[in-house]
Amino acid sequence: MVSQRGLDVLRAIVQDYVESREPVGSKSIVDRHNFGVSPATIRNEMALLEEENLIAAPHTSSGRVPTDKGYRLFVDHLAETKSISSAQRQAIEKFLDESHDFDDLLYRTSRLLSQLTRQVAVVEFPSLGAAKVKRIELVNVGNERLLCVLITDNGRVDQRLVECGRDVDEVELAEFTLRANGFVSGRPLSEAQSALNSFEREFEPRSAPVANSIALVITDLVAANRTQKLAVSGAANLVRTEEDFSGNLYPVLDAIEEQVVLLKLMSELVDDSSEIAVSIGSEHAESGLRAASLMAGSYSSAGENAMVGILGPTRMDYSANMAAVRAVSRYLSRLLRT
Amino acid sequence: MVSQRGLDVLRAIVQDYVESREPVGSKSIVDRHNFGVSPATIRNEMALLEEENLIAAPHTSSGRVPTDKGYRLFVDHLAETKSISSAQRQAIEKFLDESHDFDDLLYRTSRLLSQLTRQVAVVEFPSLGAAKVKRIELVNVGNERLLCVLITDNGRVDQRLVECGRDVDEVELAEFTLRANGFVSGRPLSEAQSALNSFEREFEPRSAPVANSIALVITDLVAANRTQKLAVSGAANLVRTEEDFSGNLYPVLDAIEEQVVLLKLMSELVDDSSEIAVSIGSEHAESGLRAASLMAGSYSSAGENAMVGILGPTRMDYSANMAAVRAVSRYLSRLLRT
DNA sequence: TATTGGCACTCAACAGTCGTGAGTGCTAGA
DNA sequence: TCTAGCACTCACGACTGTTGAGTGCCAATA
Repeated sequence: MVSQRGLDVLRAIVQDYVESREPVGSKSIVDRHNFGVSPATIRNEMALLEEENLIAAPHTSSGRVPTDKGYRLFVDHLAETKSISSAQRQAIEKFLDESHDFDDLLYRTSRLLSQLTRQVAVVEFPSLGAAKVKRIELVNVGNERLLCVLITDNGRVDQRLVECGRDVDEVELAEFTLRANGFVSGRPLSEAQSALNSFEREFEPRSAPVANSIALVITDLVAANRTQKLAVSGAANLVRTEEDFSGNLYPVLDAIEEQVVLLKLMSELVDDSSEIAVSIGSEHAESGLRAASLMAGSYSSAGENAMVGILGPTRMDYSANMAAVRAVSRYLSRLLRT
Repeated sequence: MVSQRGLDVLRAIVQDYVESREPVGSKSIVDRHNFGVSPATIRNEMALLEEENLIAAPHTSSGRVPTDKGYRLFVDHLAETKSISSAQRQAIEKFLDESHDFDDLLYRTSRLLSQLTRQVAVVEFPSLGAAKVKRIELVNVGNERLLCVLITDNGRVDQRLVECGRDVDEVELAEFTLRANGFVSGRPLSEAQSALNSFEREFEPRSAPVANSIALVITDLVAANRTQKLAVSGAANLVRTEEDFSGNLYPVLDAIEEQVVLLKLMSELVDDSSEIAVSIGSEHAESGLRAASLMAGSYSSAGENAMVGILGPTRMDYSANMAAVRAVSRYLSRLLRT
């Protein structure tokens, strides 16, 4: 069993190691924190911690380094709950308030968070899984093309061009619009596709091909809206911490570009809502991200939850970063509540 | 003066160095290329090349490495014009044909090019500088919000929400739409902003605030359309060639994220149209990109030209990459011609 | 005159050697 | 239960000698 003092030692080790990137020895702990005991006593505690697999020694006679399990204990029970500085708070407010467009807001959030934490920031766009189609708008843009606009009830808007192969007049367009809305308005995105199955058949032969094109585009729009999307910033920060990834950034940069992996990891994060979830190194299955931790909080927009977080080396300042992620996700939720 | 054989030696040095990443010595040149002369003769040629600043020796007794000037000569006169393999050609066609959406097409192009060249790929979105406003559409989306859609005459469509502060009825909406189009339809984007100056004054007091919001959003949309945008892929490839950047990827990753720098460099590329332009290391002013080369060709979409290219270490396979960039930019133009 | 073989020279890279010091585990005594 | 002391370990840096790829120069040669 690890004593209270043992936990204090672990906390000291994590803090010092994160700061210095060097294995922490018993003497330096005594020097930097006032435990009021000698290095030898600390060594005894460290031996216990090592038995519990909370710390490890890179080689026989060196200081100790926290294991992933050690970081986990630290994050769950030992990290002091910091809050961000007022300068940081102001920066958040100033930077995010300047945005008016939803997408822009999320990109800004991502950039902001990467600057605050000096890590890679990841902002998930809200899933529209449960959203409903509010309306379909069709607009004639000439050159045998229609613009099809999909509006969902949580305020997201997306559009795509339909190639008709011939010009469509006002009357016909109104007809298409009316019927398309009849088919999908009010339905959740997840049902839109099947609802459109018989759309084409509603029309006379002359109109059917165009109707078919329209149905395809709507299906496509819906599908595009249901796939998850990420805003990622601060990849350059990885270089700064390259050594923490034992010089091999490839899998991390790859994960950032692929996004699928990140989305999967985010979705697997224990979401005890309103709190910041952390996945540390070997806790996630992706072998390429063994040296990385993912930290995220959730924000909500129009009833949908999504995550905002950071990706960095396991050797990161969890306290400060949790404060930043928490502050940003809360502020984001607040902004989106209006 | 450098003789023909001297140029052949330079070509050999560039080829071998690109392949092996190691300074090239006189003996290995004789071994790998059949010049029919002895190493000593090659050494004499190399001394001349060094005098002309085309190659340099990292240290006194080592092989030679091409200088930026050497690469330049190679690119301009010595590189054989390769063409891509038929497998690659098929990959291009298959991958790009699957796309239907314009934005998606450019993102795909970027991913494709980064895979073909194993470098960072950069695709510029076409500038809308000379484009004209075709039409403004306003759509009521409820919750005191309007959707403002901007359609340009080259087929690009963009939209943004307008917060009105109150609900707007059909009649009023039609009025806004009509007048807004009166102000900006047919005008180039560059003039739209000033044209809207007196928009608000056209309306009675009750409508003026909403009109103002609409004018602001249109201005904003126009501005967003005029700023350049990039699709970038393959940042992970940088890691593979990290040593070529003497281990310092930071400025390169930063340039990729900032995009402004990249846009500037692209715009400065000598554009002898229809050909592939290359900017090598110290040729561009950005000090952080001294070890990088930028290579790009142009493609055209609806009358606008934009660039598609790659960013990589100066030590890259110029022949093969030029072939890939050329093939992709041509195919892209062809796809967009329809 | 261009080419070549020979030769002395340079220097990065590698492998050994060794001293130093930070850190450990263990034990006996307070 | 804590601590002082001690023997032990081992990464790291400084230093050394060796090796080999590569050079520049020069005199001989075709």
